Amino acid sequence: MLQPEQKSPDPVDPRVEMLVNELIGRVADKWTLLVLEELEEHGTCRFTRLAQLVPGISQKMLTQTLRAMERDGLVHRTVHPVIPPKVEYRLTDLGRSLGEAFCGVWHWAEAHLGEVEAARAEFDGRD
Amino acid sequence: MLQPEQKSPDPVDPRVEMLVNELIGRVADKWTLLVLEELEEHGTCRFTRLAQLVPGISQKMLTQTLRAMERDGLVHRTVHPVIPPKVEYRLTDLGRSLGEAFCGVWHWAEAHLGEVEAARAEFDGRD
DNA sequence: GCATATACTCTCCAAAGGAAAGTAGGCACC
DNA sequence: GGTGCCTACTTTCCTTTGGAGAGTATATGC
Repeated sequence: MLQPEQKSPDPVDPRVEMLVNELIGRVADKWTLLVLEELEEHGTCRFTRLAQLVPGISQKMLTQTLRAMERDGLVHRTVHPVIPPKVEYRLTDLGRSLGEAFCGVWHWAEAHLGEVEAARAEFDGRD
Repeated sequence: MLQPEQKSPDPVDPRVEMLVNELIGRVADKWTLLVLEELEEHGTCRFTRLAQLVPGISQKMLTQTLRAMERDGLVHRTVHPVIPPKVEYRLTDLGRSLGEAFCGVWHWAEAHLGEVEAARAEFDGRD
């Protein structure tokens, strides 16, 4: 404890902190993030298009992820009662704000990709 | 295609995009994020302390997460050759920069927690 | 010589995730 | 009028991942 009061700028309610952690755990999901990116980039999309856009997602996980995102208020689901079925997904304002929040992470990934690869090479090269 | 050129500000190499996606998938992991937060907040930590700090992580996942983060160059692992063993973990500059990138996500979670809960209640209330 | 303290590691079992086939139902085609 | 297509799932089966808890190594204090 060299610098005891170094970091406690805002004494947050531990109950809130727990809920935030839980929410982070829910939202910091590989597929959620990837779906979010594609919806942000391409706007309104249908199910099959999303399945093509997101690299290796299975139909099951796409359905599951979209449902969870809908439940959390991140995407809006529009069902057109036609045959064959037509369902459109688009980000809500909340979803778009999350996308913006994750923006820094994408920039980080782009910017530090080389460093991560170098670190991996170095790590794997150790005997 | 109402606005064809609406969003393609930087024509990124698709190969880079793939690698970024892969990196995002690796880093956007519940435990990675939570461990990152604790290391950011508490500085250098030992294994057991981290296990206490991160809500419900198992020893196996903590080991696995720390190893992966070390491999990616996010944390530095210092082994003190004493008995009983003493191993310290701290963020590297790279890890700290990732923490800052995720900062926006935490703020988002804190700020929009209520909205997400409301959305869930509304969703669950539908018949 | 026996418990202790620490950072794992191993084993076993449950849960999550992927692949592929199945479902519903109006419509075009033969 | 029967067949198959189209789309958004759903179901089934099997593999992989993750969690709980016990085991491991070993110098030190009692």
